[in-house]
Amino acid sequence: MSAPDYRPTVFLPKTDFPMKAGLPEREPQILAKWQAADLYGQLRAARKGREKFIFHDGPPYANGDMHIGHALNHILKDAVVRTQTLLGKDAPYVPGWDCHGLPIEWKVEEAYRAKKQNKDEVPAAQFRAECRAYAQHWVDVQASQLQRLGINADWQKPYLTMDFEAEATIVSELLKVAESGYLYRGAKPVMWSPVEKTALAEAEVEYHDITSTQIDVAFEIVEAPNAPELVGAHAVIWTTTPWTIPVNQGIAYGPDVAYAHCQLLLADRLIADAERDSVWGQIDWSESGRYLVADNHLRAELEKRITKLLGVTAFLRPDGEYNGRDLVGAVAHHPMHHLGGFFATPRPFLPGEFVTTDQGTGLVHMAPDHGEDDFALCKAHGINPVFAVEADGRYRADWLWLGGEAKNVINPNLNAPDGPICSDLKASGALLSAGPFQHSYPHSWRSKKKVIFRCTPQWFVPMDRPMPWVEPKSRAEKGWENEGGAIDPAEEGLAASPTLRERAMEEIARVTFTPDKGRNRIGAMVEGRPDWVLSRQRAWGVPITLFVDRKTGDYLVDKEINEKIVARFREQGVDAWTPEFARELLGDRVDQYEQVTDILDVWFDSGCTHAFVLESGRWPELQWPADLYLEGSDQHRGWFQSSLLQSCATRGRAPYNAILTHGFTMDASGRKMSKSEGNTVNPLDIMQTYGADILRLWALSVDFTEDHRIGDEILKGVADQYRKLRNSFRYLLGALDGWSEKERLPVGEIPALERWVLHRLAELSVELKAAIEIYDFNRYVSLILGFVADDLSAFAMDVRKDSLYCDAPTAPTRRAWRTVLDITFHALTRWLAPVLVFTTEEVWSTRFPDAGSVHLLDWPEIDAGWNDPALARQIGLVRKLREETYLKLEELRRNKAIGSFLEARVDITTTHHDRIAALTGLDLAELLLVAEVALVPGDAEQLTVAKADLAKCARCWRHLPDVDDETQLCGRCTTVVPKTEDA
RNA sequence: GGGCCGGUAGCUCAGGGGUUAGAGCACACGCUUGAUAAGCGUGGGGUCGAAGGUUCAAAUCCUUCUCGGCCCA
Repeated sequence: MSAPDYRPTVFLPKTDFPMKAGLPEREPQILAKWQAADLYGQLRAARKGREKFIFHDGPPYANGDMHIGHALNHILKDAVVRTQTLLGKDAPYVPGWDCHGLPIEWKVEEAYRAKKQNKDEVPAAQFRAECRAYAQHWVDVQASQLQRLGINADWQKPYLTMDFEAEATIVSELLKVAESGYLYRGAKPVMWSPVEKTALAEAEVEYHDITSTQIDVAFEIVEAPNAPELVGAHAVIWTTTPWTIPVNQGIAYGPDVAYAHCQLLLADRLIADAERDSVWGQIDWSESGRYLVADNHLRAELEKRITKLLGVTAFLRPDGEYNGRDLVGAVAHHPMHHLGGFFATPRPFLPGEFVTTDQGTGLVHMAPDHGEDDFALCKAHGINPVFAVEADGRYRADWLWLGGEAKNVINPNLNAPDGPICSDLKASGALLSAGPFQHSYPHSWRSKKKVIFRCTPQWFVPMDRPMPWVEPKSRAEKGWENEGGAIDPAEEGLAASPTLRERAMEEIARVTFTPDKGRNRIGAMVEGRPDWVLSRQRAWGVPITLFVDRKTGDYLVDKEINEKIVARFREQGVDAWTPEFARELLGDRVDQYEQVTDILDVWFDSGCTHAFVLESGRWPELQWPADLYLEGSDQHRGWFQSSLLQSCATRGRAPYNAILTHGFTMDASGRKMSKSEGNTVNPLDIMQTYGADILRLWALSVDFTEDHRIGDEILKGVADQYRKLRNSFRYLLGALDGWSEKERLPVGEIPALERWVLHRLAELSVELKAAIEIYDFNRYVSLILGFVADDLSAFAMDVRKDSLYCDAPTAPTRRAWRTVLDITFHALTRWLAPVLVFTTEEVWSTRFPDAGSVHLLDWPEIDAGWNDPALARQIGLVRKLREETYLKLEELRRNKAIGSFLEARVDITTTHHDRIAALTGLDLAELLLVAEVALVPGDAEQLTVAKADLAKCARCWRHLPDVDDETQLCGRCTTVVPKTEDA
């Protein structure tokens, strides 16, 4: 007899919420709704007066489309702000952009080149206007792309470093530093084009293979405290820039390099290598001086070069081994020593870690004017640049050697073996070799001519000068008070004014770093970094608004004038800095001062955003300092540091209390993305094919504190996770169809399984808050995912399908489950709102079309009292029993004895009588989704399964003893069906 | 070349001296056909980057190497 069709009497989930997400189409609609309703504004109003969480957005560079790094970075920022907001705090998000600087300048110039225009013929103000327009264009593009990502921020009023107000603030911050006397004008070797007479950035330089003249030059050793026998010998240096010899000021050695003292022997003729040993005795060798050179293959190469120059075979006969340390305190003479003056001063030997022995002689000539290593090493030993080479690449007219020489130092003839330098060196007996040498050398991209390193005046912030205007910290503040020994008042006094480096290091110790290794990284950098070079010789940026006294070299400190400068910048921006303005400010004194025309390092711009954005009052919802800065780990050298240094120099502390960093996104195989490799992943494409919520779920699922990957397989996996969440929401919506508050049951009246779900929610609530606390979004997401997949979908929802589908709508059992589903719904929509910003809104508005945005809601109300460890243990036992049972049932199923587990009977005998007691009162058949379970005490562990000998209810499909033969309904369903038909 | 950091299943991640290394997803097989382009179950899958060392015991601590990353040179 065929069963009646009871399907219409079953209460199946009902919802319009589609299984298929269609995010690429749906998301923009939701976004439009938010924009129309001013969700960000609503949120500010809703959270007004609450505890604040001040996040300060680091400015991306306004150049180009959003890439995967931007996407990750902003999703994380958005997640931080949204989770803090969810916790009830007032967490504003003011986005910003970095707008000045060379890359933009470069792009605008590129456009000029395309039109065959010369940048130098365009008025500076016009050029800057074009840079400004270019930056604004990309600000607008990126703003719309970031909004599409679902970033909830103050898009109506972002901050731009090129806002006149911002430019005024940057100037004001610079002048603050200047007024405390904490700027100095020093020098530093920069790439310099003698043709264009300008400094160049790395991006403006290209490398070409050229042939230079390589020379070996002998410097006579005149003092050697650790090895007196070296006096009279000659240190040999090798260089490919002969023109730097007239500016030599020392010799670097490697502290751990082995050197050989050699007697130079010259044969009476040229001997082929092959026959050298056989004819050795027949050669008439003459001694020709003693030389010091690295004791390895470099010695043989030097022999060859000398041989080549002299035309007779040279042999360097080793006669004593030395270590770099033997050269401590040694001094040599410059080959042009006899010229007197600059050339008469002794050339010291200096220990250089950079000295290598793979090329040259193991001894390096030092011209601090023309090399970075040279400059740093000499500076450390008190040797300063001499500025012998002028901007046009010629030696100063008053230079003792080659002064007034008409040729440019990049002129091959000047450097040639028969040129003036080599000739003079030869005449003084110092030239050991001179020949061609091929290598790659930097050239100006514009003129294609060689560039040189040349010291030019630059503005610096000193790292190690005391800052008297910054309060020293007491021992107590430093946390030293309990670290042994009594406090020595004298020591307190000595510690008076901290240096910028010291204060920055103290702040690094104080600030919270997530992950903590960030502290290590920025600490190592700040500890070892040189003074901060503030100046750039460019056009698109904030000028260094200083006047330098032409006589004393001091810069003018005049508060009144400075205030006028800042006020003018507020009106006109960077274009205010003109000679006319200088005259207006200085009046008759204008000729007494040089108006500085350098611009500021853009890192100083961004280092001031804390002042402009947090402190200025332009965004009254913000305040100084920030609770959090969040950027990629590359910003340890960038924004984190420039902000730290700027703020320590002006305010004596960091502008942030915590730093959160993320790693970089690699391709699917863990390699860095690059356009040339063609392995880039475009977030705009992902949003187009998967949707922003998928991209967000990806960003919040990976371990962002490390480098992490993205690729098709990974995104497919993320999309699968998304589908699980979406379907669970769909099921919740369907299960709660027609829910009314009258249905709600008090928590005290609901069954164990329902109370267990509440217990899990209570547990989760605590765990999720802990994850938010440490910004562990990966944990946050996987906790929710685990709950949804394992606890709800695979267990509770599966078990309660029967009640939901088949109980009478008025039945307390069904009402209890729906009560818990309602609570779960509210918890999950809120918890996932910071992650799946679009989907949760869609879910929320499906159930509550008129309730406003899900993103305005607070953390779900979850009673900590729901936490019930005893219940958790009890349900834990059930689930363990379930697992053991299903192992056996699967065998039964494989044998085709049963299909559905609902057909099965389970008999358990156990010696653990306490377990039986613990499970008393639970309907195990219901929880195991089988027909019947018998659990009895015994003297052995046994679990047997079999097909149950019970009839199947045609409505609820359970196998039960009370199924009516005629209607094929169980007792419960019998009571439900007529009621349904009545209704 | 230097500073800092990482490498656990096909994928995303737990575990940070102590049973037989786990979870979710993917995959295979099966059940269900009342979440159905869904749901449930079972299963296979790992030299914990490699090699040494410390220890009664190492994915975990140490050293070296290797691959990869960020920042410098």
